[in-house]
Amino acid sequence: MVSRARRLPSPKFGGVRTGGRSARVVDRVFATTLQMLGECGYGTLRIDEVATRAGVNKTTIYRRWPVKSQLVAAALEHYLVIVPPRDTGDLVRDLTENFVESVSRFDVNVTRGLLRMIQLEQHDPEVDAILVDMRKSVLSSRRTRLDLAVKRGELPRRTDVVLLVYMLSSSVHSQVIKLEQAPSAARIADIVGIIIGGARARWADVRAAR
Amino acid sequence: MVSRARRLPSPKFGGVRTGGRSARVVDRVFATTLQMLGECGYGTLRIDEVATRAGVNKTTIYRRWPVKSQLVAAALEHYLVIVPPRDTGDLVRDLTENFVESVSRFDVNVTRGLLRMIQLEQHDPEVDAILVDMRKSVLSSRRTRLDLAVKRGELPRRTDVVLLVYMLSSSVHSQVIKLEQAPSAARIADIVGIIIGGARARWADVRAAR
DNA sequence: TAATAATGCAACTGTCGGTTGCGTTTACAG
DNA sequence: CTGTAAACGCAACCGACAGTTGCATTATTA
Repeated sequence: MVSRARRLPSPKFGGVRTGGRSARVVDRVFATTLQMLGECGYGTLRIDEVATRAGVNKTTIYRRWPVKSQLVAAALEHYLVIVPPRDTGDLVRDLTENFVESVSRFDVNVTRGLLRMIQLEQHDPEVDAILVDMRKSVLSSRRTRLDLAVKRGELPRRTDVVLLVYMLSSSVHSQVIKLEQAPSAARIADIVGIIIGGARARWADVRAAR
Repeated sequence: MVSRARRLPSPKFGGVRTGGRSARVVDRVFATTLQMLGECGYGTLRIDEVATRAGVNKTTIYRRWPVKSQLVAAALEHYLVIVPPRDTGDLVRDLTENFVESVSRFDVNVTRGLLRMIQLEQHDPEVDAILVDMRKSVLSSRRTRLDLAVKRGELPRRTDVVLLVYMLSSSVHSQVIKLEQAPSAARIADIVGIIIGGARARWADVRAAR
């Protein structure tokens, strides 16, 4: 799995080429990589096949990203944007919206692939670092929203916020992973509603807030 | 990945040997296989390494299980027992107990490995068939318990039982996958309590049951 | 304790991920 | 428009390793 290939020699005369064919190549390779990650995971991802499917010669890939982990890392970073939940004052609505958005950003298959990778997290140090980072960012952005809710009395003071974040994320993700299509907004609303409602009941403050 | 090896020639004179060394070999190989599945997944599982770690020659493994999927399938079937939740009349307690039991049956690392495999489900037709089967059995045994609860008025009539099963399982599993140690009984009780409580609130019958 | 099932060992092989050199295409500066 | 060199395609090549095979060795079981 270790590669000793030299990457593209740094241009000595003219400048780096970013447009036209090069841009097309990078785009198609990243897209294919992400898609295939969803299908077969990191370990069995074959550069050969990525190249073929992307309509590109494998040499090209090896020259740009000498090691598999670099390719995957680059592809991940190219796509991933973390959108924290809004704060409209309505916790359930904000979370629902956030999950709907995060689940519908890409094609379901791609989303599924990403979620699987994050869950799996047994690939390569470099790639894992990115995944862990992503995961942390997403979770903590949601956690922040929940903390706010607690502070405001939208959730009981004793609420185990971290647990809730796990429950919400994993429940929504299980729908993506197990079902054919992305879960509907209504379904996500059910999930969020159940968990938040359940939390309010379970940890209800002794003297009711508000 | 395709193998043309002949398995152990069926004994022509004496009988098959099941005890002593043979038994030890099978045990150790199965245990190692399960453990390594948890570490690196199906795709990158190397027979070589299973053999080494199990203190067995790789030839032995190849002769008994000519194809990787056979080895994995056998190891899985050797270990997996599905225990449906009891029915004591108290839904939350029964589910909690069932999850605690299912999560503490093996070493956490092994459990984690199994859960990952089930979630992933992109290995080999033969292996996947087993995993899907397992998953179905577990889910449907829990679903049955929930159906009973609905029938009995422990849950509202409109309850989306299937959704609940997914939420429960994925929430508990996320704890196993993400934390170092197996989740405590108290934590599992929290999860179950929140979800069941939330469901009761969300789908509450118009005229309160009972 | 003898017969033979099962394992160990070591050398071999075919496949495939990864590499290299060179000719061709094409982005981009002038 | 044109020339230059950056980026790509092609095809042959290499090395590692999963998977095999034959024979010697061990140890189950009748």
